[in-house]
Amino acid sequence: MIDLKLLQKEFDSISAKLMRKGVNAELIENLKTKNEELRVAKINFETLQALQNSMSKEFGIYIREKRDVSELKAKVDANKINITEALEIQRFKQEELEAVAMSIPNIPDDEVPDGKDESENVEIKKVLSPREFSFSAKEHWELAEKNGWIDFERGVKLATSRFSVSFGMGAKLERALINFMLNFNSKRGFQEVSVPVIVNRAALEGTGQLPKFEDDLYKIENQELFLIPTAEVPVTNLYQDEILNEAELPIKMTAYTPCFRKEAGAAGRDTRGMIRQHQFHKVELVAITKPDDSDKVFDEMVSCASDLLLALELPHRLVTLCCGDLGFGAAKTVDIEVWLPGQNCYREISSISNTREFQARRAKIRFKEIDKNSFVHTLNGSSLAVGRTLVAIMENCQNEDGSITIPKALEPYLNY
RNA sequence: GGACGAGUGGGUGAGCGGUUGAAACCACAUCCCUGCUAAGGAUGCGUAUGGGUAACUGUACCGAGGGUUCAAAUCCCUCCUCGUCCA
Repeated sequence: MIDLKLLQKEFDSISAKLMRKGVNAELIENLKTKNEELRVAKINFETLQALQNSMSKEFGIYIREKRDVSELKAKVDANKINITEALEIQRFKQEELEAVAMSIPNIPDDEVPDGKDESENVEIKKVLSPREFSFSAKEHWELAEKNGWIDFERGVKLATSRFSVSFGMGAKLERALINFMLNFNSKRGFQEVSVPVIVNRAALEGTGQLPKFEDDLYKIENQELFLIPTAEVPVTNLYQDEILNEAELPIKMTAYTPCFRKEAGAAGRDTRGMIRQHQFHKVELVAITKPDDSDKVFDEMVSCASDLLLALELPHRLVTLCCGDLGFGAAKTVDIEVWLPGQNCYREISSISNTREFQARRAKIRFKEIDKNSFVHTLNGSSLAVGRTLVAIMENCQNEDGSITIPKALEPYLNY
């Protein structure tokens, strides 16, 4: 949720920033109007209510003094009719405003480059050079099947398309990767947490997936419960509606969860292999910080994910997302793209975002300063998508005969 | 699944339908006193939002949502959560 006060005060500059993200001007203007209308309705209601309250107090005094209340009652009754009406108007305006406000994305940071889609993202740097192959590199699905690691057909049999099953070393590698990543993150100061993978509506509204993106979520029938699309949702919402002590911050957490996405609108994209699945494993980083610290922690998170790939000896690059490619809640995002020699391109494997106050405002996560309470900043980032990491290992570490040399960093996790 | 009971401010926990936004205690903050492996005293201290340069002040909130009433933390209904007992 964006700061409506700020929008009101600095309308031109805020709306200019939102328009960089593709929000249309009408919608922003509408938001401003709705906000003003609500204010007027509130003042009207509160004035009437104040009158009512004071008359009610008088009522008490009258009764104690055994005076006649019939005249006062008539006045109070008359006012009550006005109040009921004023309240109704206020409620209506409130709902109208919320509907608009909740659908407005976060304001991008000033240094986020202009651009309409991913083609205009800006590369920051490359880490490790792609290896030279003396043979033509195969794509991961071919390698996965050849090694018996992943069975795509049986996944479909059990559920539907875009589900897969891992066997043997494939399954072990997934588990090894999860443990490797969690340990790595712990050493970097991120506390491990284990959270529910089913959450309620409030949690999803807090992090911004709802109300706008309900179509992307798996919903549990007849209940207001959803499968999480990312651990960001439960982990960030751990502190929903809390006022934290300044001394507790920053809170840095890491969690492994399966993630569930309908991938609505992704028909035809990445249909082969395990790049885009309905269910996938992911290790997530989440941080809750004071506003002044969020840039520093953001950099830590980017390094953490990048160093993880470095430890696995996987070539990758860091990319700053342009305004048009920025997610709904993000003020700034750095993607990490891993090199896939089979596909001959870089593919997203991690995405680290600073949402600044956006989620904190929605989820009401605040911290106590000496004389006031302020919203925290929340950050999240994948570290990493496990399936895609496995894909990257297969494609980068393949040998001519189709076998795969497992990165040394994972050996301690496979010796059993 | 059924029967009770409970849900109050950062925590514990009072609270007759009207001067209760809410006692008390703890924690916390500032100050005072004292000076030694302590303690004592004073004051302040919920959240959100509106108005006002400010002092200050309006409104809402006692699990959530409705209702009764001139007036609800307090009465009624529904739901949620947590206990205890029964199946």
